[in-house]
Amino acid sequence: MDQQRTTFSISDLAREFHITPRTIRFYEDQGLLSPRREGRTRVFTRRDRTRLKLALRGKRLGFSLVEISYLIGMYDRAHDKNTQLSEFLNGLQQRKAALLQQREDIEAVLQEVCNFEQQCRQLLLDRAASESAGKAAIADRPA
Amino acid sequence: MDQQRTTFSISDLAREFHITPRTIRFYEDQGLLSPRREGRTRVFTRRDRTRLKLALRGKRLGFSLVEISYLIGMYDRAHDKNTQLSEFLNGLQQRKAALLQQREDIEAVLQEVCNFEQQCRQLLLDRAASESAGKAAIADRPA
DNA sequence: GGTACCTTGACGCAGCGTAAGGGTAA
DNA sequence: ATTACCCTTACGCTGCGTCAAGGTAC
Repeated sequence: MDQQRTTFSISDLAREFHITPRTIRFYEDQGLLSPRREGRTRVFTRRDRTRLKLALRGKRLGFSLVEISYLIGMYDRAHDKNTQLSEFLNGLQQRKAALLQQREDIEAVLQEVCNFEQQCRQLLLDRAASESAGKAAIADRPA
Repeated sequence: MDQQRTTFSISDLAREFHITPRTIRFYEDQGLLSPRREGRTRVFTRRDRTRLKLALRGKRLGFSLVEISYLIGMYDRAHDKNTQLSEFLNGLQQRKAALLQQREDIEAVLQEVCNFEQQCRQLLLDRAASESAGKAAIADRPA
């Protein structure tokens, strides 16, 4: 819980977020992260860590790295009062719509998963039952 | 609605499931589908169509093609061992967890988006106000 | 002779995984 | 000398998209 540290090694972050160093290097390669160097070794700041966290969330949400890069850029610039706020607002609106849509999709898929699960459990139960019933089978009905 | 047909062309299926013929050929290549040929042309049966449907569902659930192939195989062989079914259930559990996580992520991001929106609107209002108020600024407080 | 299908290559891209080979610090 | 990190380079895999170049049916 000592997240009050100010710098992190590559494997610190890898461990924390359950990813490999390779992934982090790849993200740097793609411009999502830009840690400073001490010699050749990467040194990550809290800001880097935040960006990584945002990136991983973006991934879980199904965004591509390019999109993520754009979103994080927006996020950054939101704190920078000199850029165009209304443009940012526009982007937000679009994203919001997409997110709402996605939330619905997920709800639907979750439903599917649960249905499948139910079916499977039922199958297992049926089998257990017919096994313990020996030859006096109740039903020969598979799903 | 005349799904009572017995055979389908590649683009029939492509249209029906909103995918490209390329995808279908790829799935054949991976052993998920095995349509018969009439000359060189592929002819798909209802069974192929069902397998394709299952495959696409698997994809929506986040399974890889290899996993899907395995699952469909299981599904076909209705007389498989309970252990396999349990394995399947296991996979489902993992997927479910991922989806739940995703749902949380979306909720969080939506919250953030809304907050940002609020802040932005406020900032815009403040600016408009301080502009019309000339030098007598109300506050120098950004978000 | 269009056009509307079908076919088989084959290359391209994203997002990493996975060595290979080598340096550094305790 | 071993362990435990760090680095770069580079090829491999998945799941297709996207031409290219050509055949067949009306």
